[in-house]
Amino acid sequence: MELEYLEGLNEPQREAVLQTEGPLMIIAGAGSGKTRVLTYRISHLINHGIDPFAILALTFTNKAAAEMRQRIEKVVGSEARSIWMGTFHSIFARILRIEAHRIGYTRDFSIYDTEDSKSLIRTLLKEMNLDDKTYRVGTVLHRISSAKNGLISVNEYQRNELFRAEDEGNRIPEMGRLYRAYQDRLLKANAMDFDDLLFNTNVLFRDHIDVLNKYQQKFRYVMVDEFQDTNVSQYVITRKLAAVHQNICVVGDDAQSIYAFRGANIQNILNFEKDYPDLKIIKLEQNYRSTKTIVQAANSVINKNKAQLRKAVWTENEDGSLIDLVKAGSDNEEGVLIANSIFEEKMQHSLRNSDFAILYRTNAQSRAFEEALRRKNIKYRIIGGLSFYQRKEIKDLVAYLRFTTNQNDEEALKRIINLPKRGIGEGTIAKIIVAAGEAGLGLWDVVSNSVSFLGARLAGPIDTFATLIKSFRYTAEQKDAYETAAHIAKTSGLLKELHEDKTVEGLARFENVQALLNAIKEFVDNPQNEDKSLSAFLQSVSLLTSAEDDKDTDRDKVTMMTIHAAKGLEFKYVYIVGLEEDLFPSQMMLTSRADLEEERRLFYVAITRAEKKLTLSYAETRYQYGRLKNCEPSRFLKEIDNDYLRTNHSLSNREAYVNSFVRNLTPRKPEQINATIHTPSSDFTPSDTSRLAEGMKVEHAKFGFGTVKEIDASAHDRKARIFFDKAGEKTLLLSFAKLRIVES
DNA sequence: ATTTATATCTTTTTT
DNA sequence: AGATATAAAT
Repeated sequence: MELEYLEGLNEPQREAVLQTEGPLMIIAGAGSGKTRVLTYRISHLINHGIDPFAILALTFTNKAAAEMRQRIEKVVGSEARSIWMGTFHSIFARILRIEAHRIGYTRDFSIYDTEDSKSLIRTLLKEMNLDDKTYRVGTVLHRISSAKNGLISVNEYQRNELFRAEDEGNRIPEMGRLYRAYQDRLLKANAMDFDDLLFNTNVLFRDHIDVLNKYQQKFRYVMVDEFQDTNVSQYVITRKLAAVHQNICVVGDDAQSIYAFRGANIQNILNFEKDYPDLKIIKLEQNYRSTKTIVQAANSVINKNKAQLRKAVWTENEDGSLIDLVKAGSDNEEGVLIANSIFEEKMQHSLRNSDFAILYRTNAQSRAFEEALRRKNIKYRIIGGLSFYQRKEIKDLVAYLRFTTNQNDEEALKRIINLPKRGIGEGTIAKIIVAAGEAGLGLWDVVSNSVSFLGARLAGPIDTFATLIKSFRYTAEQKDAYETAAHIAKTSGLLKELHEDKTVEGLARFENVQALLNAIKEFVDNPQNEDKSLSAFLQSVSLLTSAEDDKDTDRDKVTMMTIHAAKGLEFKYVYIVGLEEDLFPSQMMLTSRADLEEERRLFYVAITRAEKKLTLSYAETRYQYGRLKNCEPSRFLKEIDNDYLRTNHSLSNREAYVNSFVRNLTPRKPEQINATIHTPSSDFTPSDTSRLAEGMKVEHAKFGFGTVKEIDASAHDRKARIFFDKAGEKTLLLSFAKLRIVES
């Protein structure tokens, strides 16, 4: 067994697997079989009698953890389930839940997501009378987040002259007070944000030596994947945990560090050598994934960066085909061209949809590709974007669940107290918060005794709400998570409200809530989950990014995602799209952080996802904020050695244009829709466009389908008006965005 | 308190 | 264009 899995490894790989004792750093180039090495290394430990419970493996995404666990299970069997493997956030949330009472929390603490955090900051700004235009919510949160990721406590922050000077320079001198107020409120709400999960773990280990000792003894082997993306807070935790046994293994690639914006610190790699003088370093430089062309093009890009550990990634693979460069007239045409290319390559080389990936810089870019692929009947899936758990209806129900387990959760309370409408307006909510603050009590104390705090007039509806929550709390004590959640969904009136909404969107929302309930049922039915309480479910759910299509049996789909989400994955054919200056590299990155090198590393990550063939594309025009904007090709395109490139001269076809140019659909009267058709170039006469638009079917969520009947092409300015049948009975309202062409 | 009209801002990546 | 905040109307 052992020989079997060592057989396929090259020398440094084998060494990395066998070197289980003492500090080890593996510098793993892209495609060098890193996951394989990690998998075998852990399997090797288990095969040699190490208790899986003594192994801690930290990754950056849930997906990476799940995949590795699966692969280990193939080698060692069901023992793999016992390994402590997961993201930093999920592992330490688990530990914090066990030890919460030590640091002033209860085990039912809530986890605030970014939306909750921002909402809290907004209320704080109001309460402290600070202008939200000078104190931008995003900036404030980012500032607090960086402090916590760098292990700077509130006290230190306020004491530190450097921060004070910086904040005064930025005209936000109250930052220190804000930070304090924010942390106070989180503690009062028995809630932690993402950064607190790490920060508070540090506090826990610092102030409670016995707890630290317990986990130091427990984890004999500590492993960190994607080490280049750890921040100070994460690094200190792992260093402390490994302090006794010194069996720490970190795996990373400085060339793939793409999370500096989140506090990741390449310094960690350099410090690592200082912290562990007898550190062993192994470099994996042979690439098994990609063709020579791709590997060399990637090298030529990354070598433009100054800050890097020199490392020579090479491959014995074949040369492979050249990199295609596609120029499109518009973002929509870019979608069509890529969809066509996928279609053709698929036919020519008899490939599967799942062999293809489209990678972009920002989530917003996915639209054009979705539309083009849908038209060609190519199945696709999108990773990331608005995840399932960020949707309004899901967050609403989750807020009910959160508040049922934790009555101090202020953000959850604000969300649900008047949902469905109970006649509790913003004014009333503000009064509740003020009353609680004055009495030095929690919100729930006020809500559950509303008469004595707010008088009988306001108390009526609040009382109803309080009684409802009390009954939910009782249910939660008696029943498991699923029964409780189903009961809450029904009794709160959430389901009823959604059920009455017969629009397309309303239907989808209703189904989403059902899907959440199903997910809770699965959680309860899973024998691996011992604790079936509502609060246990919430814990597991708050750290999920996306509701991964586990239930989606059809895996043969083209994958679309941001480059960040693509790290660690590989595909035969990869399309990197939107290679335009200011988009990729992102303008923000260049102006606010002046970090072109991180953008270039991002490009490097994208290129090295490809196994067989890479296609790059950019558009000359792109819709942004409703306007057509001219784009310049990205500087990155010029950085690729011409020897590896082949420009694709395929010209766009007219039909493709027009299909995607029906825009600005403006309802005037219920039976009439004003649609504006923009064309990108003066090649198109108004009659040209209108002829093509005729007969198209139009879909609007509020009133179903209609067919284009008549087109008034007399309008100037490359616009045409469209009239079509009214097909629904609801009053026509104004979500123009939902209007789209479904078929021509 | 709630709905509806109008104005303003957005401008990245993710646990 | 679309989301969100604010003002005005109900």
